[in-house]
Amino acid sequence: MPQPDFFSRVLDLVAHIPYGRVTTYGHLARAVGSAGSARTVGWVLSGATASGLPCHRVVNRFGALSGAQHFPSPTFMEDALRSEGVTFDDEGCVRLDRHLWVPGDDIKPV
DNA sequence: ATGTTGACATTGA
DNA sequence: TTCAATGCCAACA
Repeated sequence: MPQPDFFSRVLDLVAHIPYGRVTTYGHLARAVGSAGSARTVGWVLSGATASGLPCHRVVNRFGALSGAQHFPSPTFMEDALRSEGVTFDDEGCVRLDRHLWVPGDDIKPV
């Protein structure tokens, strides 16, 4: 499969999310070349929760753990992120200002 | 084959 | 400014 499917592309990016960092669906969608298909990204993660990927580092645009309810334990996501040093605000949302990671930023710094 | 749903994002009024 | 509607891609019934 020379051309990875949408599924593989998203999984690849999620697997490349640095430790203690998070990203959003919109950025992932844009990174795979399908800007606007953020919904499909979430669908992929739904099948990647048990794929051994750090899918818990993917949050929505507001930094809220939208998919926490889809994990084996609803608190696993928040617990995992806190375990990596990720901080949350009073609303329980990840501080994207401190941990937001953009795909390609690590392989292509400014 | 068609319609609906889904861990979202963006634009228009 | 806030609220509502639409778009996107893929899988499921």
